Amino acid sequence: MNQRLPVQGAQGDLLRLVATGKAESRADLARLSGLAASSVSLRVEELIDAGLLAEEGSGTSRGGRRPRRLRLSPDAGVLAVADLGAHHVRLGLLDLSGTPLVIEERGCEIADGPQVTLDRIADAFDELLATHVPSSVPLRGVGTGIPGPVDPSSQRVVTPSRMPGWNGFPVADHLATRYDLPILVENDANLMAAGEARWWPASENLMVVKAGTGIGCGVIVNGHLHRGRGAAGDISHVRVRSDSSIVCACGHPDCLEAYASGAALMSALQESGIEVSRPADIVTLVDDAIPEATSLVRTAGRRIGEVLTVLVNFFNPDVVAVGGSLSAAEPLITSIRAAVWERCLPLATRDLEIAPARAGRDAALLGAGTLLLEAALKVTS
Amino acid sequence: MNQRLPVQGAQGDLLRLVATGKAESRADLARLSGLAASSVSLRVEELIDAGLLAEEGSGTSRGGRRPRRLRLSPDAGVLAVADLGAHHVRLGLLDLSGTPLVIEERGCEIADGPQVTLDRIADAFDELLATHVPSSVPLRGVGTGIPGPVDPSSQRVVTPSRMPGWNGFPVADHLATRYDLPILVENDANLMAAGEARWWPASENLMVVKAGTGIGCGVIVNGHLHRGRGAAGDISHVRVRSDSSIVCACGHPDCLEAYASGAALMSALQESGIEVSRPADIVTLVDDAIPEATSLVRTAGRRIGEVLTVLVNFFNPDVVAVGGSLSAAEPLITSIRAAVWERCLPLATRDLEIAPARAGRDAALLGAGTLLLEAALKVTS
DNA sequence: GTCACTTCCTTCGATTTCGAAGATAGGCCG
DNA sequence: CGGCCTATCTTCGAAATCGAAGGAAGTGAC
Repeated sequence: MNQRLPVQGAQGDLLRLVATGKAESRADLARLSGLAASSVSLRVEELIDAGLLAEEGSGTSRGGRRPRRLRLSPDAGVLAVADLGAHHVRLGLLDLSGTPLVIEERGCEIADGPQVTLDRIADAFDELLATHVPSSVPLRGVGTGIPGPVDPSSQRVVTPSRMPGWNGFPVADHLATRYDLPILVENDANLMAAGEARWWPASENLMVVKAGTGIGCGVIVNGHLHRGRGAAGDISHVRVRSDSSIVCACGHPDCLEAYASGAALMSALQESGIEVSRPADIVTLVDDAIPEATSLVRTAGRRIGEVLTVLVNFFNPDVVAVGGSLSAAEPLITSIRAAVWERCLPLATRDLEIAPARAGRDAALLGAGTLLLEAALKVTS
Repeated sequence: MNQRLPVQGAQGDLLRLVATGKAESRADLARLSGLAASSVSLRVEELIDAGLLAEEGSGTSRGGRRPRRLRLSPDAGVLAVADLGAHHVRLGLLDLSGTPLVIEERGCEIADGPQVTLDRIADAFDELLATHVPSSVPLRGVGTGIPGPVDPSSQRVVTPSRMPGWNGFPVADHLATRYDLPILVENDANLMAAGEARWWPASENLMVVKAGTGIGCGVIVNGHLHRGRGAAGDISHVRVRSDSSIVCACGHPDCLEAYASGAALMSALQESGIEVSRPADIVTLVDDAIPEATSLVRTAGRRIGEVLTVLVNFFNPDVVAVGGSLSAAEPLITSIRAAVWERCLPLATRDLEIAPARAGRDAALLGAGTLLLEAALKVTS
C-alpha cells in the first residue's frame, strides 16, 4: 500500500533500536533484540550494505573491547512532520533517528479548513525538502499533529472543538493522495507524550500534561502510547470542585478547561484590565511578579493537581511531565506538586516524579518522528 | 529457582494459548503465535508426548476439514488459588486451563495475622489436594489474593488498612518455604480484573470495579493487568463532591470509600435503625424495595459514576465491568451508567459498555489461575 | 610491560524454523 | 453421489538462526 523502507522482519527491529537510541552497537542489539550475536552481525551487515546503517567510530569501553558504534545513515531518509495549532503550524524535517534537520514556524489559520491548511503544510514540506535535503535522500514518512481528537483506526478528525470544517475529515487519506508513504495523523498531546517518552528512558508509564491555550494530556503505558478508543488522555472536561459555576464550551458545568486553561486565565486577566494575547504572556507576567497572574496560575495549578490526584492513584505512573507554554510559569508545577503530594496515596507517590517536560517545544514533532518510524518499520510480511 | 513446567521457549506460548482458550487447534495456534504451521505441529507433538496437551475429538468446520481439538491434559497439573477476605477465604483448585475442580469458602480472620492465616490456607490446599486430585497429578503453582496493596516486585503487602500485622509481610517468601513452585500474590481487585478479562475476549482495555465492603478497581491495558508501581487501580480514596464532610480512615476528607462503599452504606442503614451485617444484606433490602436502601445505593452509584467519569475520559476503556457483592443491586449499575453517560465525552462513551461483571464470585480465583499460568510458563531460558 | 580478565565481534557447523507442496478430511451443490 | 472448494495438518528440502569457539581490542592489577 505504501512505499516502505526496504527492510524485512528482524531488520526492522534492529533499525528501530538504533534509531530510538536504545542500542549503539551490535552487542547492544543482541542484548535488546533477543537475537543471537551472530545473527545480529549478519543483519547489521545487510543494513549497512543497503545504506541504512553506518558505522561511526567507537563507543566507550565497558571493561573490554570498545564497541563499534552504529548510526542510522544520514542518507537513509528523512521524515516530514508538522504540529498544527490554532493560528500557526510548526513543521520540519527529521532524520530517521529523530534528529531535527530543520524546524520552523509559520502562520496558518486552522479555521481555513482542512484542504487549504493541509495543502499549505505539504507545500512547506516540499519547500524544505528542496532547500535542505539532497534529492538522493528519500522522504520516508509524513506525520502531523492535530489539536483535537483523532480516530486511530481511520485517522480522521472527530468532533473537534475550535476546528470548523474539520469534523470527520480524512486527514490521512488526503495526505496519502500527495504522498505515497506511511502517513501519521495524531492528536497533538499524544504526539507530545510520545516525544517526551524518549527523554524518560527508564520510565515505562508516563503522563504528559500539556498546559497551553487548552489542557491536553497524553498517556504512555508500558512504553507505548495509549490511545484507548481514540479519546484517551482527555482531562480537560473533568468536573472540578468550585464555588462558582462556569459552563464550558462542551455544554457541561465546571470543566477543568474552563478554570485552568491558558484561555481561561487570559480572559480572567483581561477582566482585571491586564492585556494578554498569548498564554506565553502569562508566563512573562508571572516572571515580573504581577500578583494577579501569579495567583491565577497558582489556582490553576492546584485545580490541575486535584484532577491529577485521581489519575495518579488510578494509573500510578512513574512520571508526570508538565509541558505546554504555561509550564514555564514556575508556580504552576509547584502547586500541581503540592496538590498531588497532599492528597494521593503514599504508595502512589512513593517514587513518583512530577517534573517539567524535558523535550522542549518540539516535543510533538519529535514524537511524530518516533511514531512514524514505528509505522515505517512495521512488519510488512 | 522454582519448579516450572517442563517447557521451553515457544512451547510455553502454545500451551498458554490453549490454556486461555484462545486457540483450540493447530491451525489456531499457527495463526495466533505467528509460527509456521509446520513448526506448530512439531511443538504440539512434543507437548502431547510430554503429557501436557491432549487431542480430544474434532471441532466445528469453518468450511473445510474439521480441526482436531486440543486441550490441556487433565493430568498436566493443578493450581491452588485463594482469595482472602476480612472474615473468610475462598479457595480452590483449578486445572491448568483455569477450570475449577473444587472451590469452597471457609471462615478465617485476617486479623489473626499473616503466619496463622497463610498456614491455614496452605493446610486447606493440602486437604483439597489429597481429597480431589490423584497424587500423580502435580501441583504447578500457588496464588492468593489479598484485600490490600501488594508491591509487585517483592510481592509483599504494603500499607494495608484493616489488616493488622500484615504490613511489609513477605507473603510470597513465606509461601515459598512451603511450596517450591511459582507463587503469586496479588491485590484482590487486580485478580478479579484478570479473571474478568477472560470473559471479554474482544476487549483489550478494561476497568473492573469491585463494589463490596470496600471499593476496589483493577485495570487491564492491552489485555494485560496494569500494576503501575504497585498501587494502580485505586479509586477508593478519590475525593468526591459533597455538601457534608466525612474524614476517611486514610486521614483525608470525603474519600469515595467513605460515601459509597458497602461499609459506609451499612453504617448509614444502621443509623436509620435497619439491621445489616454484610453488604449482601443491602442487596436483599433493595430487592425488597426498602426505600432507604434503594436511595442509598442509588446515591452510591452516582458517586462511583462521577469518579468513573474522570477515568473513562482519561483511560477510554472498551468496558467497565462492575462486580463485588453490591453489584447485584440493580440500581447501582443503573446510576453508575447514568452518571457516566451524562458527563463523559461522547467520543469516550461511543462504544463503551458498562455492564455487570460476567465472571461471577470466583472471578478472583480464576484470575489468579490466569496469572499463575503466565508465571509458570514464563520463558526460563 | 605483561598477564589475567572483560567485552565485542566473527566464523562455522548444528539445529531450528520456514514455506511450498501434498495428503487428509470435511462442506457445498447440482 | 461425485466433483469442487476450503480448511487442516504433515512432509521435506531450503533458509534462517543459534551457540560454542576463537580472534580482536580493550581495561586494570601487579
